[in-house]
Amino acid sequence: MPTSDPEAPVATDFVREAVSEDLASGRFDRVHTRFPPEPNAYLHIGHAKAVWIDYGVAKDFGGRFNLRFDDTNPEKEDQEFVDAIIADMKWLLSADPDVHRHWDGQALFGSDYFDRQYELAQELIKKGLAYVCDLSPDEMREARGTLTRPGVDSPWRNRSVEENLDLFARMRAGEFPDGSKTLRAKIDMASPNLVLRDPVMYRIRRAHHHRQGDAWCVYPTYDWAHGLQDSIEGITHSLCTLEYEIHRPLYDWFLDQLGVFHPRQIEFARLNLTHTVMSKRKFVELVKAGKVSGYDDPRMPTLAGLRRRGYSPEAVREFCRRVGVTKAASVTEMYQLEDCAREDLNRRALRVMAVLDPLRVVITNYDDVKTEWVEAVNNPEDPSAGMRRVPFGPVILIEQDDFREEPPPKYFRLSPGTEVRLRYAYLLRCDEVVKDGEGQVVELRCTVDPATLGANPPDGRKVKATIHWVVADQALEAEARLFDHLFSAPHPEAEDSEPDSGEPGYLKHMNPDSLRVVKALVEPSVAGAAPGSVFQFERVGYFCVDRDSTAEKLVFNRTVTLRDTWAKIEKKLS
RNA sequence: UGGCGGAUCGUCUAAUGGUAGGACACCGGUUUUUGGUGCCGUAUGUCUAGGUUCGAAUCCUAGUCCGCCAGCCA
Repeated sequence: MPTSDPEAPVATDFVREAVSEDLASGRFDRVHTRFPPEPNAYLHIGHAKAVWIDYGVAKDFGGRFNLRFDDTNPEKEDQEFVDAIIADMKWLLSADPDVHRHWDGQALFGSDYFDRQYELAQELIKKGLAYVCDLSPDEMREARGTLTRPGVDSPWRNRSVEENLDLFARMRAGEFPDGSKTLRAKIDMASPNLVLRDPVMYRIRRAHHHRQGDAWCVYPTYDWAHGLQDSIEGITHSLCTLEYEIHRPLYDWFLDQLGVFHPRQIEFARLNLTHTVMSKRKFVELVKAGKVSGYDDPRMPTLAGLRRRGYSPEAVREFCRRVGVTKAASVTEMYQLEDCAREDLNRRALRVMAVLDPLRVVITNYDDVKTEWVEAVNNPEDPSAGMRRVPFGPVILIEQDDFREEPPPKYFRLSPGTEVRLRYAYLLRCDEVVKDGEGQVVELRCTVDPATLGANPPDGRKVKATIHWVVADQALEAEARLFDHLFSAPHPEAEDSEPDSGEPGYLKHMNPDSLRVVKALVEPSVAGAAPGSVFQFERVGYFCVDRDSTAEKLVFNRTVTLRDTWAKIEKKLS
């Protein structure tokens, strides 16, 4: 069995089963897949699923993989997207160390086959299987019929081969205005499958193409172009999402009539995620309305957004593995994705201490000129990450939430008269609470037990909580961007259009707290961390350094919080 | 009311006529100088109704519900 890694169990899903059968039956003697994005938008997590199916099948069967841009509509496409998609693809597939065995890292372009395609269109005309049609868009829609009513033949359907050849050549030569004529396949206007009711193959559009420039004024439609692109590249398995299922008869028809190499199209269900939206159109609306800062806003489900949020390509790959491959329409819970981030970051993130909501603690029995350094573990999951030293001193900052003047039941942290462990340092007892004029707690006066530095107390007493801290005079001031779900409703798209106002209905479900910007006080060891570096702020969450960081001020994005058992307990109590 | 496709724990999925299993979420326990991680455990599911069979999630029949299709978008 030609698997790239014989040790790995071959994943079983209906696509891979079909591919196995094709190899066993001799229908194909190799496997070659492709991912065919249109360069008109940024890639999102749904595309990542498709890429990992397309690429993953090629990899599992020891085959090849192409990235091919489906660039047949110059009015929507742009070089900006080509560049962004290539960058995203390289990032995504870098999760496979063997990627070079299956993908050469290059991009192909459907538009490079325009000449060959034009010739094949002429072949179809010569066979009497395509004709030039003068119907306007409105007339064509009317003649197409409906779901329950058959269409009627175009009055131009029976032009002679010679006339069609001549007209088609003149269409290409630019003799007719935009939209005035089309080349259509002659199939069946009464077909119950609307896709087969004489579909348009070419339309006239004088638009500047991002690669072809102004060389063409006729552009092929998806159905006519896609199968041919696959065929020309020797693709064996053309994997796509379910909405193309009804196009498969047309995909097959073109290839059969032409008698060219015939790939097999197989369709799978696209990815949907709760608490977000997943369409180009909605991305554009969110960006244009200023609801997010751009396509790489860390709250967006784009690959650029996920990357900036702190997701590694490995975490995205694991997510795609977990959601599987089926034909059932589904909506995956966002928690699935978040768990993949936690699992990945737990393994790789360096631990540091940072306080997001500080409360000043003065240690009254600690020599106020003394700074000592305590030893801290960089990553308990990875001993090779080593140790570091963290400064400790007489005035520290702890998290407001780690102190309660009146502790609720089961609260193990600091309160008047109780004792907690300061991570990597001493046991700390709260002796006195200092308040301002409004009664707000502004400072704690505490004492440490000198016998407990990195050791349990000699008398054997236990504390139930360990809290994090930073030294007041050496902490780095940073910005922390705390992200949450973009939408508070799990299924914002369920309520799409708002009849009364012009605003799309799903916007009503946006989470007003999807971004909170706070000041963070971080231990000095993170000074100079490069953008993209990932950390766990102990007991708080996973953070990565944003590209907005400067030498003067670090900016952190919260990728995901840590699981918070106490928050659950407290929620139940209230 | 045309055609195509789909339906298994709350969610995503496995089981291809032979013990309905896993992951996430949830709940409980345990370990822990992160209320993190790890480990253990509880609970929850075959759309419905018939049929075939020693035995059905799986095969058959009828129904129900869901998704997609009427761009010169992809």
